Amino acid sequence: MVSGARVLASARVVPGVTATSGARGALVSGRVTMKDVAAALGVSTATVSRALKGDPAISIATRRAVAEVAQRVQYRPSAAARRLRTKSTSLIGVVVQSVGDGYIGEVVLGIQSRARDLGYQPLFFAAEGRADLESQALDVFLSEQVTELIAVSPTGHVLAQAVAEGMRVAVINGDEAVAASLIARVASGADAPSPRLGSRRAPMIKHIAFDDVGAGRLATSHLIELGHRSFAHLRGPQVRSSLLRLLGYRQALTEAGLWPQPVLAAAPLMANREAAVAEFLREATPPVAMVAYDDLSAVAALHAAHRAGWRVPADLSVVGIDDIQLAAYTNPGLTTVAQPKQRLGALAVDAVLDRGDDVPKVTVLDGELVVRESTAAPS
Amino acid sequence: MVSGARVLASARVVPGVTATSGARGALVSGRVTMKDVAAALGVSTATVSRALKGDPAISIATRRAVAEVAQRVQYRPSAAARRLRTKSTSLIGVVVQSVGDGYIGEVVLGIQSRARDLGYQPLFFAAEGRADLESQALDVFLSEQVTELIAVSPTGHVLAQAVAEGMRVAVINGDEAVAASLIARVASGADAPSPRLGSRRAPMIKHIAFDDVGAGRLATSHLIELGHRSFAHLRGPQVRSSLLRLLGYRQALTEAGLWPQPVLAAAPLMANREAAVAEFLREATPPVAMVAYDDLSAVAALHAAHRAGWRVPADLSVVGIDDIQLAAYTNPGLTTVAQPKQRLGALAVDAVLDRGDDVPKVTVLDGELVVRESTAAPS
DNA sequence: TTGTACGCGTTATCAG
DNA sequence: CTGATAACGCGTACAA
Repeated sequence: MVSGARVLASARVVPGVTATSGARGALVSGRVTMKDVAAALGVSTATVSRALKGDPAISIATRRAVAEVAQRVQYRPSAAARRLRTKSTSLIGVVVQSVGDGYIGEVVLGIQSRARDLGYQPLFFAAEGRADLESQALDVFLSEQVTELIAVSPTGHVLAQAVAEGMRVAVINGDEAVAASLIARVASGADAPSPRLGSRRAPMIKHIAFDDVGAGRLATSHLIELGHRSFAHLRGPQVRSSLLRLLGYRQALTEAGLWPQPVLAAAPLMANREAAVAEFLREATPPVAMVAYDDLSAVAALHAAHRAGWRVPADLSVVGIDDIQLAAYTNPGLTTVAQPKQRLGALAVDAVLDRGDDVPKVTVLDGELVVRESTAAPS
Repeated sequence: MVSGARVLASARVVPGVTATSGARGALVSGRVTMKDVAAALGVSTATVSRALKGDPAISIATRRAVAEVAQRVQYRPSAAARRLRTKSTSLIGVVVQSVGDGYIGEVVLGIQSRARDLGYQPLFFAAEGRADLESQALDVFLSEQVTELIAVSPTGHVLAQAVAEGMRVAVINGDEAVAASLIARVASGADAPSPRLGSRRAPMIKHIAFDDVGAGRLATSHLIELGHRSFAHLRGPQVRSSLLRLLGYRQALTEAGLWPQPVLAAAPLMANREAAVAEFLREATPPVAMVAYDDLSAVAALHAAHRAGWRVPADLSVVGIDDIQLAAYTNPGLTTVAQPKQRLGALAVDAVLDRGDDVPKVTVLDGELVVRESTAAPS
């Protein structure tokens, strides 16, 4: 059936065009304002203002009347005027590197929906990791009187600038303070970097972070429990999360008495990761259990295995971390540790809005193992 | 003498700022306003206002002095005040279904970056396809005095509401008017639906759309040129784009004298698509060339082929449409027709901002063939 | 229970 | 070339 359902435009009444009973013709050339509502009822704007926000000092009767008229004439309060008057915004500034990334998109969704529930409107800005754009974002936010800021994996100095401007800020998967805290939380490796919390001058910053160490452990443990004895880790770039996930890998193996095991280093480019895995496979003997830095790396491993004639999961088990959309569509489906992406966003909103202690606080969220087809017990 | 006085004055520090804090421009309580800048220079706020926007009626000397002080005291104009006064916003409302989707993320990126270049700030709202949220989005936009609206694949009646409110709107990959236009553009199939343009009452709507028919043709032509003679099309859900892509498939084959060829229908769920392909392969003989509705469908085909023991591209060539991120990571890499996602967004911004004819206009963007490893000449 | 009056920070108009 | 001044739409002391 080609023609499908065609929805006809439902008859709708355009406000202002139709004559309203007893009310002066409004919005001839402008918008409907409080004055119009007030005039229509023969009351003052003050009364309308109070009634609209449910002030108990206003009689229930007028409150209802006001509400009804406001509704009928499609009154929309001017955000600008209110903002100018009250000096408070219901806007939350959000800086991300790019929204094009599927991962950030999920986080952004979490932010949006939680913010909406709390009556706030997020103002997104994709800074593409460029310092100048980050500054520009801050300018925009400041002009808009935004006082709450959420930064997703910020790169530059936005944070410092933001707190200098007196903003309340929440950081998602942010900086070294978090890393330090995470490492401290694990609290085991004697060779772990000294956990000096960077709380020196970050008075109103809250951190929401994914437990990278835990994810590394979880991925590795899964493999260990499957019965594997021969491992490999495909490292990511020299960033926080990569380091921490490696740490988790090592810890799990150490606790199982299986350490040391190989760690494959590779440049960030996809081709390099694949090459690194290919090279490793050339001298390895199946079965091998591999923990990749992230899902993309895991996919590279999958490809390398395929080219090298290794079967997954028969010869090679692979675990990723993140659970990006792609993970569900690889062949075979990728076992991975999922990040609670939407929750990260939602919690950041809560953190940045929550008035209370302005002491830096770190919230760490656990990953969840998602078992698909890329892992199995060794033959 | 006047300028001398100004220079002297400009050497002074802004009173309000000095009083509260030291040399640092930290604004603890109360922001820096035009009045502060004016006071610091001993001029009126009107002058500052004019100077700041480069009014040639203001002497160059003053303009420079104002700019310098404004810069030094970190003056940021109040968007709210300006908006209240001028009644014009530099905001563009953007409704999408979800940002979590990688595809939309790219489009959004295009919007953001083009808007930024033009001095506009996009206000995103993810309506998740829910009618109530779409209305809410409109409420927010209206409260913010947003007059420009970009809707990405809108579902509900946002469009009608928006134009009823007098907004200028641009639609990306939108509705049936576009579909009709696209079909008209192709202008060949006698059995194509009658191209009645829905321009009945959409006075200020511009459309930006991907050429779905062309994409279908392009994908199919690629396979034809490779020398294939046995084809199959994996259909998508009953939506505009699916119909159009199918149309393109058919046209290309018809022109090559190869029509008819099989069309595989499947429910939207991934598992069903895979099943549909599996069933088809059971009775087909290699080599077969397949055009999938989109990249996700193509991946399903890849999986089905793998399970059925068909080799890609030796036994089965597969082409997708969209070029989502995933396409580059499948095994083998997916040949596909790429949508110019960022350009779609950028053009929508141009369309919605461009004052000129308010006649509905449709811009159609071509896809581009991206050849990877999933297609090859028949053995 | 409701009205009056003022000001938030800007820009536009009218003088000078 | 620049300065007063009014007004944008709203919230809120202060009155009534």
